[in-house]
Amino acid sequence: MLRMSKLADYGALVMAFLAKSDRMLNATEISSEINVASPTVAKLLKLLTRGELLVSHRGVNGGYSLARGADDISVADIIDVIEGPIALTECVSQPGSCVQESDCSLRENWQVINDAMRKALSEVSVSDLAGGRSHSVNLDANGSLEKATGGCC
Amino acid sequence: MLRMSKLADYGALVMAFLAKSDRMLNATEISSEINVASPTVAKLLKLLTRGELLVSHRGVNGGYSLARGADDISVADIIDVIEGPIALTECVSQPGSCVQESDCSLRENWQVINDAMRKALSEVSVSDLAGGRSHSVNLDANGSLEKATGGCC
DNA sequence: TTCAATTGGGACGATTCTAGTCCTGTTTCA
DNA sequence: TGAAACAGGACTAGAATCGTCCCAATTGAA
Repeated sequence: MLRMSKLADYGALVMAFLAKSDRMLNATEISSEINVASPTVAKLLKLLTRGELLVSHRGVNGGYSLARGADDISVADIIDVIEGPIALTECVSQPGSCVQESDCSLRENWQVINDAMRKALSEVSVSDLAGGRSHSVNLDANGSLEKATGGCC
Repeated sequence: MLRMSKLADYGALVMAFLAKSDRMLNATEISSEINVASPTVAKLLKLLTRGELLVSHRGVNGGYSLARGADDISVADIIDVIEGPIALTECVSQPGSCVQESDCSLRENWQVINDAMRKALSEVSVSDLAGGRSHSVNLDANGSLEKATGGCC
């Protein structure tokens, strides 16, 4: 179905929520706020921390906060960390795994499509998801991704 | 991993091969040419025919051929037929399925990302995959997908 | 008219992936 | 010192995918 995993979906939700709240939050708080089961959120937070998108603080009053500005974290970053590198086809991520071997005329084009997708995902930041920059992301007439000031939300 | 299914991958291979050969081919021939097991290819051909990307001819000397010009069939068409509509998140394809309900600030942005991905996939035709137009697909400096004459392959 | 070749459609099983849970260890601070 | 919170990994249940097989319907050639 060409769909992200739910984990990545929830991951975006977690990141957006942290961007909005702008203070350190622990796993329990985040879980109850975004309506996702607490062990699942805990798992996500660990992944996002290991991927250096979040920083964690142990101990009493510990929790998680964004590792850098919400503008500097893209949806592509989140997917990379949770699902691994974006790779539409196997041959893009694992050269040599395909029986078509050397003379596959498709592979180069898959790579291009892959790059275009990655670019689309890189254009949208956590800040956009959180709606924190008082604009929404729009697709202009040419199909390229642009930021439109004065959008909705 | 944000990956297409293998079936969709093989589907593109089948379509590209049919575009190259430019005559009617049966399932057995296609299977042996693209190195994919015959029952799998047969299944794919049925799907692609039902999706109106191929036309079939039964009986002796029957087979499959493209339903329309290779330029008029995009990678997005193939994915649509084999995997169903492209939907990065559940809320894009099934409104109302998400517990976040009404006030999800993310949904609108997912839709935009989804459209951008779909556009990237729509820009590449079966003809491009087959390399039949003596150019390859390139990504220009602005990230939009363009056809570059005089490319490789 | 008959028969072989070919597609059409659906059912089925094995494998793999995903989502979610739980347990134990480590760190921090009151 | 003890409670709160994160870190890491093992584990299970469920779902999706991949690939195969079977039989019916259709077509064209002998």
